Amino acid sequence: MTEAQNFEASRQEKLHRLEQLGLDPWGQRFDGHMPLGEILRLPITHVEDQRPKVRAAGRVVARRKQGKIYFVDLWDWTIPTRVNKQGQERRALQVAISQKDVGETGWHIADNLDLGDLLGVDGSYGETRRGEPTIFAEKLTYLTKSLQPHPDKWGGMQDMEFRLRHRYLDLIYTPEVLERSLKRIKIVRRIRSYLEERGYVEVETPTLHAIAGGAAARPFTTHHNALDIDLYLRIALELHLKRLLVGGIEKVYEIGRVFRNEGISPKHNPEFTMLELYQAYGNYETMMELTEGMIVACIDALGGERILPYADRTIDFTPPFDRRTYPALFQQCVGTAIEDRAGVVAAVNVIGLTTHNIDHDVLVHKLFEIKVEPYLETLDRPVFVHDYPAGLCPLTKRKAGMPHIAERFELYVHGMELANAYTELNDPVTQEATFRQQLAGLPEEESMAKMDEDFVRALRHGMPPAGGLGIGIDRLVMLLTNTQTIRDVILFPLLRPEK
RNA sequence: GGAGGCGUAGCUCAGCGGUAGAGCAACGGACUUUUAAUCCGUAGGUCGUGGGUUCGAGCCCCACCGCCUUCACCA
Repeated sequence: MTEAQNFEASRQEKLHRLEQLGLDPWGQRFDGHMPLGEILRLPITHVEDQRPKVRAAGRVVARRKQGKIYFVDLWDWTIPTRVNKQGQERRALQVAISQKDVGETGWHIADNLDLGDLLGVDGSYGETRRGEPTIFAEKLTYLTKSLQPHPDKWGGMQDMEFRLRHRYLDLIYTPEVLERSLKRIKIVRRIRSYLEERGYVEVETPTLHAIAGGAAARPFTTHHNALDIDLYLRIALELHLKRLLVGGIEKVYEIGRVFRNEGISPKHNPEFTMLELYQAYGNYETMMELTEGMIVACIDALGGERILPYADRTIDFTPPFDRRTYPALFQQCVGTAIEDRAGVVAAVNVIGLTTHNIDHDVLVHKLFEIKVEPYLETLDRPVFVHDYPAGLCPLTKRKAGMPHIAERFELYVHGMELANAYTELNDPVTQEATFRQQLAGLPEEESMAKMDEDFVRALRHGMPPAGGLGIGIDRLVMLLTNTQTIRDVILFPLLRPEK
């Protein structure tokens, strides 16, 4: 008999014992239970018959027996981490099950409990002699049997693979996982309320695209059988949202999943959540103001400081964020002006990269990535980097009187690109030309210039001048919750299937 | 895709050429306010998979699988 069978046999046997007693090991509707976190906030009385009556439900995470009394630790998702009067950290509320109080059936239930079972309790709430908050059980209700042994109550779950493949256990036994997930929900909720307060409306656009446009990324491909056409999973939300601008929806956003068929890393999951929004008659300055306000609102919604820890440093999100132009940063870190063609080529050659047949703006950006981004990583405040080389931004309007500069910014925090915004290009003639002109030196999948005839046709009907913004929600959550890997802000990150 | 590291009981981990170990969990027993309860007893393993070296392999070598880290690509 193997170990697993042994565990299961023991639990199966208890299950059958419950059934023989006429008890349902899989539970029934159990109305009106109070969250354990709320029970813990009830006032304590030391007069036994004045204790408040409570009904509770939760997961059995520890069990101690002392003669004719069991102590069972109950967990639910509202339990805070607290320090008890013995100075110990606790993440559960204990239930005292005394043989004289719960009757024969209750005692049978207590005898057949396993760690991981779900238990309903009716009783009174008070303290033991040692001052530990306790539900003194009067009636027990079996809510669900766990047939599978749960992780060690003290060692917890250490193995990353085990945690990811058993996220449901990770939520229970690794406190930060639930905490971060709830923070993510708060952040997303605050983004929605912030935008709704300002008159933006949320829409849903297609995930299946005939042309994967709006970003530079390799798409996933799929196939529709009835139409017999290949389709792509979207890599961006942009082109549909802009069609909605043409349609008169002046302030529009979508928070949605996008899919990029690229490598996986602590900062990259194949599917991730993007916020994109567009505002008619705005520009990238409008977006800068909005971005700053929205991020600060999210931080405030988490209820803490505006100076947040991240890894071994801190980030000071106190507004206003710093603003630096791309050309100025380039000059500072590379020592050359971005227009200085000879200087840029020389600087690239020094690094040992080829410059042959590669567009000037692409070279500039290679230098930016190598020289400027490391500098940005050293900053402990968010910084808006704005006014990008036009060649990098085929969907962006040029700065007035400066045809080589695009009205675009990226918000860098610790070197991470958190937000990306533009004054959107609404000139269909320029747009079509940009689509047709493949940037020299870039493979097709790296170029944002993918021809979408239908999109150009939409522009020809007149898209208002507009500001547009994109924010990677996962990375925002990482920064605001001090999380170093994207897999810990996504409940179910992609894993290779077992076996 | 490249380079490193890791994979031993349900969980957390020791063991690194010579009889497979501990804590928690489990099973049997004692104990009516415990606090990682304690005490007595019991059981639990194809050491990721497959080859090889060796008198002898969790341990050394090779391949494969999975995860982690890092680089490349990208957000």
